[in-house]
Amino acid sequence: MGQRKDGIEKRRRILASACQVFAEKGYHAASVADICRRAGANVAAVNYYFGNKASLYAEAWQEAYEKRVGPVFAEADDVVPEEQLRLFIHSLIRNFTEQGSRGEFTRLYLMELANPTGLISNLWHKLIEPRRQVLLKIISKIMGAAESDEKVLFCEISIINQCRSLLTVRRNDLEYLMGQPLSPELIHRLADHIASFSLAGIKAVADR
Amino acid sequence: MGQRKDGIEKRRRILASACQVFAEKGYHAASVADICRRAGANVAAVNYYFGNKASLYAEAWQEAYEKRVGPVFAEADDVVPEEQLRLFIHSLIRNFTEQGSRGEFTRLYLMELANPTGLISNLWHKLIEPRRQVLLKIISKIMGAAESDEKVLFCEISIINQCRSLLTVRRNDLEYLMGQPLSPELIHRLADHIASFSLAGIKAVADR
DNA sequence: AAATAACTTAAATATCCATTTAAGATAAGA
DNA sequence: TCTTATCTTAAATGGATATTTAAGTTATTT
Repeated sequence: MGQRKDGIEKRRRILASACQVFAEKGYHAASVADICRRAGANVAAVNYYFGNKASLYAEAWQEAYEKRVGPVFAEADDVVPEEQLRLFIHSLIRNFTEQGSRGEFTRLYLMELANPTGLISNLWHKLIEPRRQVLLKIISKIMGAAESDEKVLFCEISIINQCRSLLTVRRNDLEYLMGQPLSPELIHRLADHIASFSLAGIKAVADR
Repeated sequence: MGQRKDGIEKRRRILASACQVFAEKGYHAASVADICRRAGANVAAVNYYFGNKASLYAEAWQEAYEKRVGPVFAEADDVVPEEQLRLFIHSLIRNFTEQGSRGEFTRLYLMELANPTGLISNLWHKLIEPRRQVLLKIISKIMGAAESDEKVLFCEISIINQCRSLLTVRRNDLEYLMGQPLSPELIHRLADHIASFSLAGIKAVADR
């Protein structure tokens, strides 16, 4: 009758392991067996606790979102929009490369962006959409245009896709292209570049 | 002893079909059975002619590259670098959306960029690397910097990743985000945006 | 025309994974 | 302590897909 504690613990471990693996490989490349191996659990446990892989994925998203420390993307209303954009981009990229729960969520987020599964459309709306608005608002302030303006949306696409480059960076042997290892310093310089590049881009597009 | 013509033909059809399917779905999502169905061939034919799926993929790449009409990316030495960049971006995006062999290769190219299989690393070096140099040269001319400069490489990443957004655009329900169907006009405007955005970005980064 | 290499095919096999089953172990409440 | 719901596990099942087999068929050469 009573709820056993060891089960709770195992469920927690599977969920944590799922966050890791999904964030590393994306939904399709991740296997339930792999997730369970890392959690020290049997594959049937996934069925028992979560029903199936798709539900596990959705719950992992929820979990990663709730477990993350602090805001996903920096928001700062007390500085000029230009600086807000720079902070936003830096925080997104820093989070991505970070170990632990915040990095996990950011990678999960970019993975879904790169290869949408469609399995979390409800969560997407709840968790991501509000955050999109932050970026859209910053862009529209810099441009002096309405948030719904096509120009603003195009700029959002430009920025997000530049940041997304970090996802394939490893496999895509950017390291080889760059001729140097993907150090934290390099990533920081890349974030800096994206911020400058994009700021100028937004202003140029605004003037047309 | 003698070489029969009907086999050559069937091989050709399988290859053509493979180009189509791989360009549409990417390596993993494409199935050998699907490719053969479209070619009116039996699955064993793939084994007979190409050995396996991976080799078929590599040969399809080679084929798509050779079959494409005209240059992959526009090159024009008789205009200022700024205009060259605009032409380059427009041709990349136009090719992508085009029917036929050129569109096929461009999609294959962006697919591999988005989800690298690592199966064509040798071809990649042979086919793509020279084309990369075109873009790098244009950027370095606009910036007035050496082609090997980190700034130039960063700008290349920014541009290529913006163009890559077209790949996920459909699944990523950009249509929903944009509130309108993904018409040729919209795509053209997006190409225009990327060109303007990037040109300003390059110049800003050059000045730092 | 006979021989044989070149091609074609249907069916078998193998592999990988998610999912399910069914039986066994354990903690909590009576 | 005994019962029972709660977990846990190994093994079975099933579906999808790549790969191989082996037995055809056909074109080309001699």
